[in-house]
Amino acid sequence: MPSYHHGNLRAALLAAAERGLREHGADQLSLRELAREAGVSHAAPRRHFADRQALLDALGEAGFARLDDELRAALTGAGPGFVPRLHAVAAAYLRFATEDAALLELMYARKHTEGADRLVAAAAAPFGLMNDLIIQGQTENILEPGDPQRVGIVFFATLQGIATLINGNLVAPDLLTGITETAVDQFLRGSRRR
Amino acid sequence: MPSYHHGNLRAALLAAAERGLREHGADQLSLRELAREAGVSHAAPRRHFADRQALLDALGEAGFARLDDELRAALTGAGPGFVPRLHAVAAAYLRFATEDAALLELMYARKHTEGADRLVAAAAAPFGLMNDLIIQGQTENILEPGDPQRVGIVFFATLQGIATLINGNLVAPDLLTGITETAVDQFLRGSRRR
DNA sequence: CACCATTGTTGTCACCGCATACATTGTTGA
DNA sequence: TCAACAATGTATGCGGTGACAACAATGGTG
Repeated sequence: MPSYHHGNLRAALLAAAERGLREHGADQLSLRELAREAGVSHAAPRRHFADRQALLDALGEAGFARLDDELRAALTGAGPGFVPRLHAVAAAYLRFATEDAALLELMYARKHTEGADRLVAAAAAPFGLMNDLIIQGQTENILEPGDPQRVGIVFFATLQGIATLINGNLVAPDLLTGITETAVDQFLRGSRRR
Repeated sequence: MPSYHHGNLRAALLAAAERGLREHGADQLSLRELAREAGVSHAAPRRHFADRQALLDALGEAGFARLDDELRAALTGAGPGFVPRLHAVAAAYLRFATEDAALLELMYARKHTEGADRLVAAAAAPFGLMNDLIIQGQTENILEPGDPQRVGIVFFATLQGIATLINGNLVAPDLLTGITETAVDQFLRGSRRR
């Protein structure tokens, strides 16, 4: 016999929302449906999220946290060399992006509310990881000197753009590996000191 | 006294939808509101669009057509030199992308319906333009030999990724010019024959 | 001019988000 | 230990939506 207090409703709603997002996309996510899945009344979610958009923003924030985790895990497995680390980050990014396409869309959607500040703040971690990696390349004289923030943003943008084209059915998924390697190769031979 | 037959309802709905998209974003677009603006009953739009998603797909298709027009116009104004043409295309892409951020989201959203085939087909034109530009660069020995499709897709992805970061408030808009120039510079110096 | 296709209208249903008022339980401080 | 308050539920209401079905009006065609 379930009690009146769920006890962990916010987390349960987010978990259900991630499943729903994966299966049906963001447009089909509904607070009422999530409430039914969690076994509470339809108004209960509004005690944990100001509105539907706030729940979507929370999903996006969790997405950037998980992206950061996966990029760091990829770096750990790649060893100390800059070039293998760059390849590892690119591969991990695109794996995350193509496996969780609907979440990616949420993460990068235009932000309408002030409540999206936490989402934007969460993005700083993977951006910082990329920045640090560029600085490593420059310190080791593999990359030319230059503004690491700009260089890192361009590389990050390239990965995100590739994911968008693949997820949007504008580029065939079987081209992914080749395009990713072309992207890293172009990035390196363009920034590599001569 | 308006007649029973609107006479040009499909075009009127699309025009109203573009205005609504620009002002409020895709999420706030509603068939009933568009019908009211066009002065017809709420069910009339369904005579021209199978459902709401079909209208959104039509907007995306028009977006790719307009993007292609703007890229070609930029090329016309850039003269024959490959490098100025590349810069012109990059600038025109990002101008379009940042001025019509909501439309851009629609163009690149994940496609759920079979009806999105026309949208994907419409994307072929700007992709083809980019492909042709890469071939020009390779023919003139400014770019290294290589698969022009892959190279063009990576460059296209980079521009789209930059637009996504800017439009998603993940990168400050005032960084746009510098990042775009860095992107073109990295692209050239990476693919430029040495 | 009749018939058919196209394109409208009216009405309905089920769903939704959001808001308000009230109810139940958990926590805290005296 | 208990009262007060906060947190977190429920019930109800409202206005809007998308999609669908049945019917109506007009335009085009043979």
